[in-house]
This record gives sequence, C-alpha cells and structure tokens, in this order.
Amino acid sequence: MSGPISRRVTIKDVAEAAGVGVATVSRVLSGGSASAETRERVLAAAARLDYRPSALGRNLRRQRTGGIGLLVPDVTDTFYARLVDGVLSCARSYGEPVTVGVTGDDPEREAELIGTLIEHSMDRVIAVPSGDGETWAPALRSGLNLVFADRRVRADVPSVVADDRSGVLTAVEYLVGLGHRRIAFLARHGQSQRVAAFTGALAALGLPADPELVVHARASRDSAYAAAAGLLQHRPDVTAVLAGGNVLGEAAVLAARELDVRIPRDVSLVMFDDVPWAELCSPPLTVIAQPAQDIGYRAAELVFRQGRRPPTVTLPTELVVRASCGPRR
Amino acid sequence: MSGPISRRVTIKDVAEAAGVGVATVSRVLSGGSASAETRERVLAAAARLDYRPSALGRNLRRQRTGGIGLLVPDVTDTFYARLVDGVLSCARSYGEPVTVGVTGDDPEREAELIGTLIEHSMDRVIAVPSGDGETWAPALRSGLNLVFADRRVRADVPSVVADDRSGVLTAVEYLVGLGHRRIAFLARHGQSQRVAAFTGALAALGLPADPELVVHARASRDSAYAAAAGLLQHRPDVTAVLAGGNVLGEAAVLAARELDVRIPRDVSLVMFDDVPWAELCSPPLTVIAQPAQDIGYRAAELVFRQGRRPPTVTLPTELVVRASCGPRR
DNA sequence: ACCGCTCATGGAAACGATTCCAGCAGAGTT
DNA sequence: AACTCTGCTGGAATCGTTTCCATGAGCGGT
Repeated sequence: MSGPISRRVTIKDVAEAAGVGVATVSRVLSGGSASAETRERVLAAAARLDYRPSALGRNLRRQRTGGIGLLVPDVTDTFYARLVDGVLSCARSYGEPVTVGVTGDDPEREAELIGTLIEHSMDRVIAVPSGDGETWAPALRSGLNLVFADRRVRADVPSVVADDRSGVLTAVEYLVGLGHRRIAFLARHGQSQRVAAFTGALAALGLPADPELVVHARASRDSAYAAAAGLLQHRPDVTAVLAGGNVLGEAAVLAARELDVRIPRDVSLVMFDDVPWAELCSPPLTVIAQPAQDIGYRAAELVFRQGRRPPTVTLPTELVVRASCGPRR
Repeated sequence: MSGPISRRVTIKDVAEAAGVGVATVSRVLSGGSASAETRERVLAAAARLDYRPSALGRNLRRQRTGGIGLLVPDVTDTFYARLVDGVLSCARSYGEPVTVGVTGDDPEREAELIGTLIEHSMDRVIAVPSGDGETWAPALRSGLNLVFADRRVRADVPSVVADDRSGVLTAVEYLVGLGHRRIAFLARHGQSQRVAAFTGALAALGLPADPELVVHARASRDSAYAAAAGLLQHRPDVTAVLAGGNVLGEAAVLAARELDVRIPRDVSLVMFDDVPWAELCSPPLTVIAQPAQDIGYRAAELVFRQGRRPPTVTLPTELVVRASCGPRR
C-alpha cells in the first residue's frame, strides 16, 4: 500500500480524482445541491481515497470549533463523573468532541481554563462554576454559548440544577418526623442554595435557627473530614446530620467511625447524592438522589439547541430511605 | 466599552497597533528574535488589545492540534475517573486541552471515536484500548502518537500498566496462606493479562487449575452482578473470590448479600483497585491497590515527551489488607 | 426566436496563524 | 572605501475548508 506515513488527503485531491472543482466537492459533502451524476462521482472518489474533511480547515473558515468545552470541579467525584458522562453521551449523538477541564473549585484555575477554551474558539461551554460567576463575564461578552450545570450563580446564564429546595425540605421533614430537633448541615463552600434551603426548611417546620449548625468545608477530602469530625466532637447535642455531597457524607461516616459515634443509633445521617457505595456502606445510607447524568445530558442539549432557552431547568430529587436514620436517641 | 459582541482581535490588529508587520508580531510572541524596542511595542499592543492567538489558525498552519485525545471505557468507573484525572493534571502543566471520549469497551464505538480524533488532527492520543488493538492499525499508520494505558494489547504501542502479575500473585499467595484452595477469579472480558497471571499464580503455588473458576463478565454492572451471583450460587465449593475490578467487586458484595453468603465467614473477597468505598464497605474490603492516577499521569508524560520511548512502563500494585478475607471455613 | 429563469459549476477570497525569503541597515574587516 | 556578514524586518505563501459570485447551459413561456 502507501508508505508508513502518508500525506493527508485533502478536498483538492478528491476534486481532482472526481474531475470537478473543490467547491463542488464541498457542496456535495455538506448536502448542497448537485446533479445526481456529479454527486455520485464525488462520493465515489471520496470513498476511494478514504477522504476525511479536516476539522481544522472547516473550523477556521467557520470561525468556531464544533466541539464543546466542559469544566467540572473534580472528575474523581462520582457525582461529577456521572455529570460528565451525561454530557458525553449527548455530545456523542451529535458527533461532537468534548474537551474536559478540571477546576478544582478554584476560580483562578477556572479563569485559566476559560482562557484556553476561548483560545481554541470553543463557542459552546458547559460548566459547574466555581466562584460567584464573575470569572465568566469577559467570556460571556465575547458571545460564548454557555450553560451552567449543578449550580446557578448568574441569572443571565441558563442553568440546569437539581431541585435543592425540595430535596433538602424532604430530608429535613423526614428527620423531624423521626423526632430530631437539632439537625446539622455539612456544606461545601459555595453551596449557598442548599444552605438557604436548609435554613428555610428549618424555619418552615418551626425549628430554631442555630447558625453554628451549618458547617462549611472546602472541596477536599481532608477538609471535609476535619469539618465532620469537628462537628461530631463539639456538638454532641446534634442528633442528625445532613451532608451536602458524597465526599462530605463519606467524611461523616469515617469521622463517626473514628470517634465511635454509631450511625444511626447515636446520630442519623442523610447524604446528598446517591452513589453506588451508599448501598454497600455500613449502614446503608439514606440519600437524596440527584439525577447527575441527566443534569449533564440536559445541559448538553441546551448548549446544542441554542434557540430561545429557558433560564433554568430544575430536575427533581428523590429521598431514598435506607438504614442510616433512626429515631432521636 | 465595546459592544455586546466584539470581533475577535487578530494578529493583524496587533501588528497595526504596534506599527509593525504581522511576521514580527508572530516572532515576538513565539520567542523569536526581535529588537528590544520592537518587542516591547508589540507586547504592549498585545496586552492593550487583550490579544489571544487563535489556536485554529496556528493549528491549521502547523498541521496538528496541540491538544491530546483520551479514550476510556467509562468515566463513571472510579478507576478510570482517576486515570483521567492523572492525564488531566499532567496536560494542565503543559497547558494543553484534553478531549475525552467514552468507548464503553466497544471496539466499534472506539473506531468511531478514533475517526473523530483524526478528523480533528489530534496527533497525540492516550487510550484504554477496547478490543485486540486492531482498531488502531489505520490510525497508527497515519503517524499518530499513541500511548495505551491500563491495558497492553499491541507490542508496537508504548503502554503504561499496573503490575498485574505481581498484584495477582500477592493476592493469591495471601489467600492460599489463609488456607484457601478453591479460588475463583471474576474477570471482565479482555482481562487476559490478569487471567493469565491468575492461572500462572495457581500453578506456581501447586494448586489445580479449574477453568470453570475463572468467570467472565461484560463491563456493565448488570453483567457483573449476573456473573458474581452465578458463581456464588453454582460453586458453593469456592471459598475465596478475586474480583478483577471495582465494579466486579461491588457486584460480588451485592450478590453475596443477596444470597446470604457472609463475607468473610463463608467466602473471602479480594478486589482489584482501591476505591474510597472499599473502606466504608461492610466488611471493609481487602484490595489490590493500583496507582490509577499515576498510570494516567505517566501515560500523558510519555505522549508529550515523544523521544525514544520505553515500550512498556509497569507500575507497582499493593495489597491493602482490610477485613474481607478470613481463614478457609 | 428571444427573453428570462433556474440550476449546476468552478474560480477565488476568506479565516488567522506561521514561516520562508528577500531587503535593508549597520557594524566590522581588509 | 568597498565589501561581507549579521540581524532585524515585513510581504507573501501556505495550511484545508466554506462560501460568494460569475458563468454558462438548459429550458419553458410568450
């Protein structure tokens, strides 16, 4: 056959082989009008040469990269991994490649990645925003087609999020129904939505608000553990804990075990996000399931169909009762 | 300031603003030679206009996309998620974007993705290959710079893998030391390396080979569960199970629970891959830890430094003993 | 028979960068 | 003083595609 490394087959080669002009080849291949005979000749030539149009040339001309950019805090976190999977599976049906970046929940790193994105003329981006969304202002001004997932931090950007309010409310109602009065919320920094939902739920159910019962941690496992251990140690009066995410839940289980606090005898635990290990855990964890994959998929749909877009899509959550909650001790 | 959507700033604008030619701007920005005064003028103009070179233009000219492609079977699997994280973190230090694709362990889907990759002129690719590697032949011929991770299926492609042989051997030795004689291996299709290591280890330790004791499953959770349940049900004589991956291990735990087989009383379990939930599981799982993130990182290093490359990098595994193994019942 | 309309077609411009090449100025050498 | 050498500089070609526009053929209507 050909040598070990062969020059790329270009549209010019196809045109020559088919005995037509390059313009005609381009038209045929992108579904423009052409006579049946010409079309056949071009198609045959393209197939014979195994021609693949260069995305580079096309994108330069079209002034946009087909693919989409995806920024998440951490692919290692099962929740975001599923979100990524959702985006990928939607993008696949459009045949578009997805460029993934990890922000580590750090606005500075996020800004850096945004820079790379626009350098590559990515005009479609899905992101789990890290900070207050201010980082995105310049990109937005340059006409970027952006969708936020999981968090809603700007009113001018369409967002796909889980229904935090109802999720938190259901969980708190459930715990209150079991007799709990002092319920703590283990939150990651930036989960203002959920914190607000939490204090709102407490108020709605006539429980006293104690600002010290919402504990904040950074996104890392270490920080989560420290927060959970601190809470469990210094507030023996809390009888139930709501963890704002799966790493926080994991940390709570680990800390409880270390401090010899029994779940659910000593303290009840509800965790945000249903991950596979929630069922394997001892005890199996009661969770607020979020449609992580769906969030990604819907966000991708939004970014593709860029017609008039609803400002926010809210997806339902579901309380999955297992064995990590008991009556107030 | 400017309007809501502003035209992109090109090298031509910078040249004009600095009163020099485009060639000079390009040289200054890519570190070529220029007089100190010119350099300063150009840099100032570029900064003032907030100029960012278009990767599209550059790549078209250079005939290659800077970024790297990454193909994994499933981002939802913690092991691959960590591998992806490793690649991403290495790529970040080079400032290169990473395009991720999910193959679902399906050679056909893989071939499709390879097509997309070369369409986008990605000349650097890291992949966890799905089939026998035959899919890659055409891409390789076109001069693709490819590195395999986690699996080694072609001798002509540099690969980064965990030390399966020693990992399996250590685990089998450990189980045999506990008195086990009938040990089964739950394998995913395509894990021929590990299966070979397993039968090799049995032979080395003088145990009889029973081909029915290696059970195969596809990559899905359902298939894994079916395989695990089948094994546990039909072979009550096996006293220990080695699971070839974390989804297989998860399936084994679930199936055992369902069938009321106690771990480790009735059957001992060792799982490949140390995932966060292994410790949270009941009982905590003894695992063969693989340096997933490192595998990704090293693979990325290899694909960047494309100097003379060692054919295979083998990374060590470690047996982490927890509580899922006991003496033979 | 002529006009005008539609339609297929190919040449050429454009996208934004890199890089070859030639020109030119200034310094150093004989 | 002429010549060479070095080093900076800008014009122009190039990468592979899409798309604008002009051309020409075919054809139906009056």
